[in-house]
Amino acid sequence: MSKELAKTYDPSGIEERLYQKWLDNGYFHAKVNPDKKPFTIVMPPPNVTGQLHMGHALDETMQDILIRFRRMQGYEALWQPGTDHAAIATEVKVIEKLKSEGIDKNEIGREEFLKHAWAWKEEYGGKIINQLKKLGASADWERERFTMDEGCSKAVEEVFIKLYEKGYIYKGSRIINWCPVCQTSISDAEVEHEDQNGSFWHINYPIIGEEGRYVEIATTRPETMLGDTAVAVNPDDDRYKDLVGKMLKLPLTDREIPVIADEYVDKEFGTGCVKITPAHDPNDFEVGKRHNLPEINIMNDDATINSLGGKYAGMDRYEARRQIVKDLDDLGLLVKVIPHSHSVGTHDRCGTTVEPLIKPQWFVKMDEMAKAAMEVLHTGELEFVPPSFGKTYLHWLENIRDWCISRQLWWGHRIPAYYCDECGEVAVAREMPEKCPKCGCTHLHQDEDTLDTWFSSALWPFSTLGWPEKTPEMEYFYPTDVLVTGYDIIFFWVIRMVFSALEQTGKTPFHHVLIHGLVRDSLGRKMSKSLGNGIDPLEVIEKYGADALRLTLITGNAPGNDMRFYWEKVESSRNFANKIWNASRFIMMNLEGKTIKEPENLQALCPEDKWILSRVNTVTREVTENMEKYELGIAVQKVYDFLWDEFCDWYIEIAKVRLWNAKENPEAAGEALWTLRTALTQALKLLHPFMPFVTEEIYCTLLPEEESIMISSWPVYDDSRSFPEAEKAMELCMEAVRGIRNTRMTMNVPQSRKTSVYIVGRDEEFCSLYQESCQSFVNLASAKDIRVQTTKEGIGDDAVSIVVSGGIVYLPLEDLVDRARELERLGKEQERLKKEIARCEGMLNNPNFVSKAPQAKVEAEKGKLLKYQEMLDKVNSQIRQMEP
RNA sequence: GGGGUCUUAGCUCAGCUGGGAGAGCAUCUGCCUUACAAGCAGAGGGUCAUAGGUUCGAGCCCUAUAGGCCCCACCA
Repeated sequence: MSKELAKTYDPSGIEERLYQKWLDNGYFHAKVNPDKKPFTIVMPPPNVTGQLHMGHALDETMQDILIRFRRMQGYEALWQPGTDHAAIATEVKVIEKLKSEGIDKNEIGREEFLKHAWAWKEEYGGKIINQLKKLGASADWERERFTMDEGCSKAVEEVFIKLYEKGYIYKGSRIINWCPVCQTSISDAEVEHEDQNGSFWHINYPIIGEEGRYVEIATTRPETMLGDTAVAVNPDDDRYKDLVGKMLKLPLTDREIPVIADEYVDKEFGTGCVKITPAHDPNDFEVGKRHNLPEINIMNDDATINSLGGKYAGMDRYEARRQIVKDLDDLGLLVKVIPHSHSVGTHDRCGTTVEPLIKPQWFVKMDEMAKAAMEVLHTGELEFVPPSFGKTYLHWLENIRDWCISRQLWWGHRIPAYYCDECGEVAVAREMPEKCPKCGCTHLHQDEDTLDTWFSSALWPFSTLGWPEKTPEMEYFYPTDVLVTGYDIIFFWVIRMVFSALEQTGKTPFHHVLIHGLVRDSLGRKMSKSLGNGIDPLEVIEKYGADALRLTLITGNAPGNDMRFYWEKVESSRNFANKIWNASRFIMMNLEGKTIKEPENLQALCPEDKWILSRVNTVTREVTENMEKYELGIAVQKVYDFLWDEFCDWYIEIAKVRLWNAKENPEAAGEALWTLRTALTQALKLLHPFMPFVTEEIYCTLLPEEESIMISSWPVYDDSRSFPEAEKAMELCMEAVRGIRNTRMTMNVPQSRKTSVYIVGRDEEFCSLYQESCQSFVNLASAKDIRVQTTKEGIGDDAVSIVVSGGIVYLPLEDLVDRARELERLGKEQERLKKEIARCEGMLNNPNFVSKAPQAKVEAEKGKLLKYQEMLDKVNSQIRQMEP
């Protein structure tokens, strides 16, 4: 058998085989099962246009860990997957593709375009799902959904109609963010503000009837002056009080506009006079409403100046800007140009500068629903992990404005509103009405717009479970347990899911929101296409395996924190997989041909075995607790440390003595093997959610009668397997071994030179503790043999002494002992102990500490003090003996 | 302008409800010891940003300061 198992673990091939096995056996599928408690996670639906990136890899790994953990714990664990139609993103891609084929979107029309879009989705939509499978994602693929499938579309329609009927959805002409390139409105959340270096143009507007007198305004967007309908000053500004009510000649046009007074104007900023362009600025829009100003839209949808712009009609906005500035300069009205850095809104998809425009759009009224969403955070029904993100959530909700949900796109859910061709009446309904409810006319047409892509993803936690139908799934799996997502998506998605779910289902869609950060490159930069610094998760999997990638993403990271990606980290993760592979290989080699039975009485096992069983028991509790708190990084660290340090570096080495002597004492070897296998199996289970492939491969090889580790039961802390006495005894032995190794190293004792080791125990009790286990440590201590005794009898004066907490260890290394160096070593030890004693005494001599600190703490310090004093005494006497 | 968050070993980061500073990588020194050199053993390395405060006790709680990052916001 030993020849069959490779010396290094090679994940390629193994991962695909195991994943296929899991799929074939239907392990990922969750069913409504009243005998079990449900545990549900909805997968944030990746865009159908998407390519798996590191952010996905992290997000999906975290979910997979939680799902696998709960599944093993015995929950009916549903991980509900699916994809998002990603309105703009997809439409842009389809347009590009058609363009490359010489097809223009507008020429072929809506119907034909949608056919192409669906074809595109069919061809590329499954790509990212297949990439997720490479990661090991154990989602219930049988339940895969799509935001535009029949059920989800029905949910969208239902919600739209209900909100409309309740008055929460309305259509209105309001100032919205317009992307001139994508030719659609976008929501506030889709606008990114970035500081740009621009100019501040100071322009004189002549006052009518007062020859030679001007009002000086300052603007960053001179071209919008074509749409000015007033100039505003602050009502308390003494400089301009007399101007209020006067009329101004708007340069470059034949229009006259009034000077008005409005609180909005900041006296201190600029000239204190503001041009008001209600149709092209959100603030001016509000001012315009207050003063009943006309709204003059001077721009086309592609950001060229329209016919109201006189001679500038047809020019692009920036071209018009240059021309207008030049013309003003020629007229002598341009006072000055000042460099000015200001914040410019851009479209997060394409980076185009957004143009505020007045357009009839559909909105969701937010105030009431936002209140409800805030409430559930306060009551604790909804919790963020880490909690600080709750503040971000609240802050956004407090400042929320009505949500613009209509988009001038074709790919998406078409708004279920129908207009009468005759009287213009609007009817919102599931199907087109036969006739107008107002005038009876039979000619109606549907609204051309579609909904914001987030409108449908906001319903994802319940639309995927069959809502609005009362499905058994909805009844059983909803509300879901935890949502896992990045902090960058709280505004777009989390908030909208919460208020939508509260409104439609009366429940929070999930109890916990587990937030993770960004995966950055090794220099701490965001991974991005434009920088070209992205690392493809599939490439990592290809080179090191999915387990290594998963471990890399989870280790050393706390919830909500960004992390950096290093290949070195992947390498050490891979090394860990190899480490446990080899430890397992060692155990399997020794198990070969043997049948191992469980010992009848665990109490009767040797302290070494009891120690490792006790340790894995404790680790089980710690891992479980941290998993339940979503502290995945801490949880996996515990298993890692246990397996590598305690199990491999100590226990396996300890067990070897008995395995080598199997012929002489098969019973002892059997116990060691049983313990090795038991502890390993238990630790593998704890590791499985993090590293599903290597753990499965080992588990099934080690226990051929078992079907799969992923359907095995999660270990539970067992009081009867806690052996504190054995742990204490082993700690003593380990301390002695560390002391021996350390001393040998500083004395340059060659590895090959084995010595006798004498341990003089502090008293009978310590002697018997050492006596019981010391033979297991022969190899670890590079010893020829180990003798435990109560006196120094028979040990030469030249032996090197090592003071440990349970006594003194002697190494007869006469020929190697250098008196001076030995004294130096003991001197250091003396110093160390003195410091420890000073620390303990400092605390214990403080009456406040003794009276106020918990009793147990005080006692512990007293114990330590005694121990160190005793050790110091011994070191002192060693020094005295050595000194001439 | 408002809010959040961070500052811990050379690098990247952990550090759970306050009770003797940790890991990985890197560095240095020994080891190819029959599971593993993708390994084993050992070592060096930190006034936990600064200044105060609370406490018997602070990396952890409070306040201020400096610097970094992020988010939100209509200052033309």
